[in-house]
Amino acid sequence: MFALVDINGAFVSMEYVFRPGDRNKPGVVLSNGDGCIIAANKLAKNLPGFEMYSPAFQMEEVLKKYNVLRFSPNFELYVDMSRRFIEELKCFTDRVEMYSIDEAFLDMDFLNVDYTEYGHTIRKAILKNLDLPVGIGIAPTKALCKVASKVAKKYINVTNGVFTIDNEKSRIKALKWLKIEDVWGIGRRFAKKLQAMGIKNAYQFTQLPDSWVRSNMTVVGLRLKHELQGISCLSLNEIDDPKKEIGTAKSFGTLLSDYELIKEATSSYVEYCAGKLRRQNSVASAILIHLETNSFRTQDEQYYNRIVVTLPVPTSDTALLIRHACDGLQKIFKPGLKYKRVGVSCIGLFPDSSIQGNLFFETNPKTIKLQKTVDFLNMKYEQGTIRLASSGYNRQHWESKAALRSPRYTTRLNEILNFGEDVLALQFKGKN
DNA sequence: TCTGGGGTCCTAGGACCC
DNA sequence: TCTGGGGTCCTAGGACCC
Repeated sequence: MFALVDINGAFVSMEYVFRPGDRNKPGVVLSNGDGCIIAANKLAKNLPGFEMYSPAFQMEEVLKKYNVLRFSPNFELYVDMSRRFIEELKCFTDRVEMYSIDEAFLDMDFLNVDYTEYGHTIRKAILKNLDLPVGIGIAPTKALCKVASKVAKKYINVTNGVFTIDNEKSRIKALKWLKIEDVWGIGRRFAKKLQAMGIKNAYQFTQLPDSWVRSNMTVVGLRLKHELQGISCLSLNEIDDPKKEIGTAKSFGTLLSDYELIKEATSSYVEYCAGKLRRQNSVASAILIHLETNSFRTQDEQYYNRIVVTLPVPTSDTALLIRHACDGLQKIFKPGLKYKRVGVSCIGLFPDSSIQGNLFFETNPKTIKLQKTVDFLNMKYEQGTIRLASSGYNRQHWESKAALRSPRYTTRLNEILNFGEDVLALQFKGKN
């Protein structure tokens, strides 16, 4: 048996931990540049006319009318809260898979407990210790956990946030209830295709012949079908595997035509990715750069291009990566256009312990030492304390604004929760 | 005016080997 | 006129996830 534990309205719930006075207000977290709604609490989701993932400007009326609280994304906070969430879960079983920033699978086998009851215990503990509401789905396969978790949330008054599928009757009932487009692993494309065939719910999907599923939806689809039938195909993955690619691509604050500014952004993204690369002890054998205009502005000339630059030798050295990334950028940059976004991605990653050398290119051991020193200083002080000049001094001209970002309460000493009304409210609730 | 970002996995088809 | 058979590796593109 597995359990899926996921945080309800995760990012908003995490924001509200530090704003207990606003607990009963609808709230949303916006994407980078305050563009789209990427998270909402239940109060917001239930508002008439509210649509998740829509651009904020289209929701302006609804957000204003109901005084919805808005937040710019604060990933530093979410990542730290997520870490605490996982730590908390490890108190209940040592077999935990962090599936995403707000979800984890637990192995419930070998636990001599009543599953549902245990689920409630976990739920209460997370609420008490982290102030985060979670839903829990328990079932013999991961895909069925996802189903159970949907039931748990939808019928919260009955389930109290925990639902278990442990017999054929509950499995079939739940699958018949779940719409095909809401099945984990069925995306927009296949949902449409299946609906056109008359497949409306998850149960009908499980009645399709294996051969059809295999040839139309690959082994991924077939695995899903079996999982929904109660045959476990996906095991618990406890090991935090190193990433196979590390990239970043962010929209600019305004549309840019100036090559130097785009180069500065590119350079700074590479610097960020290279840091992540080194932290997981990987090197990249190539770097991918892509550049694009704003496809929503149909009146503008559109352009999209990408280039893969192979490095002379696999590396995680910021300076080397930046140099090659900028070479690539130069090749795909077309003057006179209004650019929306540049992205870089380190690809072809493998452990830095097994670098294949290049007969014609020698790595200077000093650069490794230099890089380590830079990393150390940035860790000790603040990210960006030491950086390459090519990452520049004009951030304000390309970086998107995050005016509504809350303090990074748990990771920055100078942004720690202030002794103001919020704290008084916390004390009033008997917390400290 | 304003429309996110960071990932993974699978497959077909091309290029190549002996 | 007739032109093998058995493989591997790589990559772009499609599909999905949160």
